[in-house]
Amino acid sequence: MKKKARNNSNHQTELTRERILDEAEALFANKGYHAVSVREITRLAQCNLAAVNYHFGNKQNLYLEVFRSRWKPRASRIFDNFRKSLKDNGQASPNSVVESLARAFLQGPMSDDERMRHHKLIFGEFAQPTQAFELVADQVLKPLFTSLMADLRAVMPDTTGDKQTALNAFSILAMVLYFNLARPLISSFLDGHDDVDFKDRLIDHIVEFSLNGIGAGKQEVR
Amino acid sequence: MKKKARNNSNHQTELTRERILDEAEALFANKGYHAVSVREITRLAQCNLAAVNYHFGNKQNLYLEVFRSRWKPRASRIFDNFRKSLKDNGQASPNSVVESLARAFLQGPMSDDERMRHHKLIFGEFAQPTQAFELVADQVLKPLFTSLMADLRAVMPDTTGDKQTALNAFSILAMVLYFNLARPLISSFLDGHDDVDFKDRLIDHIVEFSLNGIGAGKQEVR
DNA sequence: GAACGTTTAATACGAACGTTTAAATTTTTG
DNA sequence: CAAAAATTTAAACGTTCGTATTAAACGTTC
Repeated sequence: MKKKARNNSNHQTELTRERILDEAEALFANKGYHAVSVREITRLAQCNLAAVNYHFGNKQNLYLEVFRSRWKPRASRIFDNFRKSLKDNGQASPNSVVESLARAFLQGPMSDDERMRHHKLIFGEFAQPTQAFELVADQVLKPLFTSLMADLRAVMPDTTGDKQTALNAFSILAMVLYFNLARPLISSFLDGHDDVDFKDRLIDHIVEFSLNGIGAGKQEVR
Repeated sequence: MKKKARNNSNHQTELTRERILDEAEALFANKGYHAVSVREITRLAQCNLAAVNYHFGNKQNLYLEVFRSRWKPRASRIFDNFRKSLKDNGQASPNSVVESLARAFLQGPMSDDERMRHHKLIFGEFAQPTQAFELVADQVLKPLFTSLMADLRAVMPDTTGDKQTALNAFSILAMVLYFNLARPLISSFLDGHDDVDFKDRLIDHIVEFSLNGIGAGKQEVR
């Protein structure tokens, strides 16, 4: 790999790099790291086989770069939406915390394709962790978890212990992450049509179930 | 692949087949299908490279056989434990349904290693489905889901709609499946020691959270 | 114990893999 | 516009993969 210039604005070059990242992310998400070949990526990205090694050094580093420059920024956007929605919601309550989180994860400005890619990538790391898991855990999961715990502590009765709060936070995250991945499966188990209404119904359910779960239920949802 | 004899009881032969299945399951669970080579399997199983093709035809079919002859029977055992515990528990209640399910999935006669293998395999199929997913969905997930829904219908107020019951069933399964896989992560996020007490605490939490979640909470757990 | 079917073993094959190389091309820079 | 730098290209490298082949070893049965 040669040294890289940073003082230009070569459009074609940037486009090649970006195209590779786009195709690589989709393929890695849908088929997993080892099931995807460099040749497959470069064919779909319409560039030369050697482009991956030129721009990213090797395949493993391309995979990591997908997480660094695609996955993590998207996770940050989700996190920001969560915090913004929480702030906009006026006074904090268990309801606003949980609903903001659920909507940030399941709605938001992302397309369904992008959201599915996002969650398939992280679930792949859950099932078989690689070096990328460190990055995800340290830079995304831990801050999100910490933030969620602090929010819960602020809106839940003071009698709730720290461990209890942590378990509640994990459970809410479990619901949100799981339903994101399993949504197609669930809708096929039910009746089949997976439309906007169904997603709304799902969010309402996650919020209600989680609120009840942490013992803050019987509030009117919506 | 030659024809197979079924009229003898060649011990060594059976052992080779079983050893291959054992090593294959562990490797597939921990590294994923494509990250495991036939050579790696046969090396750990201490048999010849050609043994996989002799006994199973090819690698793909070995993977399926792991699900058929290892994963599915174990899933059936879990399911049976659930039903047995439910029956032994006397009169049915939301509490007994949820607690039986959680204990069947997180406790039971399996070792932690075996349980982790079991859940890693299924999570791999969730993230990147293969032919094995059909088998799992049709023969295990659907019956389990149907059974759980029927149990919930029997113990929940009649005003609960079918869709609501289905969503509740999915949520309880989400909790159980997720916490099984994420337990090491969770315990590392908390304080580190992942002992028997921690598992008990986890089960109690899952039961309480889920019971509250479906709106049957505020009963004494345990 | 010879014939037989079954299992193991050693080896080879072609294909596909990730990566490298070096020349050709394009873009940037002075 | 020419020199330099950055990028693309085509071709090949050595390795490893899944699988096939063929013969040897084993156990059973008559």
